[in-house]
Amino acid sequence: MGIKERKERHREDFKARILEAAKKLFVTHGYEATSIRKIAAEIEFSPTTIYLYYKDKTDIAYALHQEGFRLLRERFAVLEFVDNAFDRLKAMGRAYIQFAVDHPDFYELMFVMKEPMQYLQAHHPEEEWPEGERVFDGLIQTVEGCKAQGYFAAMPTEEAAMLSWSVVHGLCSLHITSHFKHIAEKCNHSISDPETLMERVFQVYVQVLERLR
Amino acid sequence: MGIKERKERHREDFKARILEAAKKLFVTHGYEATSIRKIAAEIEFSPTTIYLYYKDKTDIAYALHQEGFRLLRERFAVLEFVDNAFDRLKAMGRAYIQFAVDHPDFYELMFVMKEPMQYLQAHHPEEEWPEGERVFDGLIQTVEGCKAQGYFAAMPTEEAAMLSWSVVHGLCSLHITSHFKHIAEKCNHSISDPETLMERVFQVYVQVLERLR
DNA sequence: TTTGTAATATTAACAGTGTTAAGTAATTTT
DNA sequence: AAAATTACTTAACACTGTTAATATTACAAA
Repeated sequence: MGIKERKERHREDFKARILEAAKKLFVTHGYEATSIRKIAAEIEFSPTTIYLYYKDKTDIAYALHQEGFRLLRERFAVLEFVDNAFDRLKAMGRAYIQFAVDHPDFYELMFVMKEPMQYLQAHHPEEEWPEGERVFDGLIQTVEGCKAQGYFAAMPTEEAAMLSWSVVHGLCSLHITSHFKHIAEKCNHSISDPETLMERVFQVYVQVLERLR
Repeated sequence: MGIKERKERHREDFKARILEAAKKLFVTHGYEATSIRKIAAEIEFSPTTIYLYYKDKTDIAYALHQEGFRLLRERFAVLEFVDNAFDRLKAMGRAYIQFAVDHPDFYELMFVMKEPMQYLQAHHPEEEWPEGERVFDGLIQTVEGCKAQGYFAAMPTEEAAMLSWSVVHGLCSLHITSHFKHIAEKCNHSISDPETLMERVFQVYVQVLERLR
């Protein structure tokens, strides 16, 4: 019964082709502008064919969300070699911010938009967002390492990890929505662009943590 | 020539009526579900009539964004009477978080969605987001007060303010997108709901700042 | 009071969206 | 060869924001 397997493989190939087309449109024009019809046109199939492989548009959104997490984990991979936990925490923060700057559309899909998480909740209620947990576990371990070095003393690990996540996500989110741009222009040192401003704010966070030890 | 004034007043009344209908639909069904046609049906006018008073949908989005800032400033008003700057900073943070929890749709429109800021940039390029600046100025002053008390020592005021904003915005944003919910469930203390988790993370931030003095 | 004009509101339409039901063609199984 | 399954498409539904052309109304001047 190798036929069934071959068909299954073909099906997976087709899903990948659709996702590739979706990704191409998505990274160039954003999520909203990536319509089912345009994806279909890209792979030269009828729009309804998409629905034979993906349940609905949020299904595609979640697949792209997963793709985004693959990209993020790729960036985080090198951090394993940073032995000093606090250095690793700083590097993680900067890698996270840089990812958001380099791939704003992916970042939005992963951390700002509701669709992927809604899909997750609607169609896989038992699973608990594996992509997010994998990355968050890395952060937890790093924070634990920091605690061993004397940082975050007498503070709950998970809350400290979430604080660090909130800091960088807050920065990235406000940057992408161009809120920072509008605030930065008003500030005295209006020389600096939003990106270096983000870096400076992150530095302040690092400074704060350093004084904790 | 009081006629022109009366007409102008009527025009403003009508704009307010449209906005009221939009707000009603918006708070009950969210922004995406608030279509021009539904707003028109609500005030029993033709859909195209809306366009005589508002340029496009993002114009309405920005008007609601302003409405949201009025609500937020209302909540922040009482903070003026908190004399101790650090107490005020803590109260500001909690008021901000509570606002996001109580009015998630408004919060999204004000700090997550791109439409209002895009409208601002497209139609009023000279102005610099007055709503945001007013609130942010209050934060700046509070941070300056904290510095006088010894907090944020040797740290740039604006960056410290932005850090505090990023912390609470990160928390609110991750909460609204239900990212926290999915992470919280996995954590050991899965007893607590996302809201008390936010409070605990904010407490950690407060703790961190307290140790700085 | 009638008429002309300007303001205001409406209908119809365009170009698009996600999604589903029904139908067709090809392939595989009986 | 006939029947059944699979893969795909066409047509359609019910929406969306938005615009052009048209109708209605209100109001000032004759």
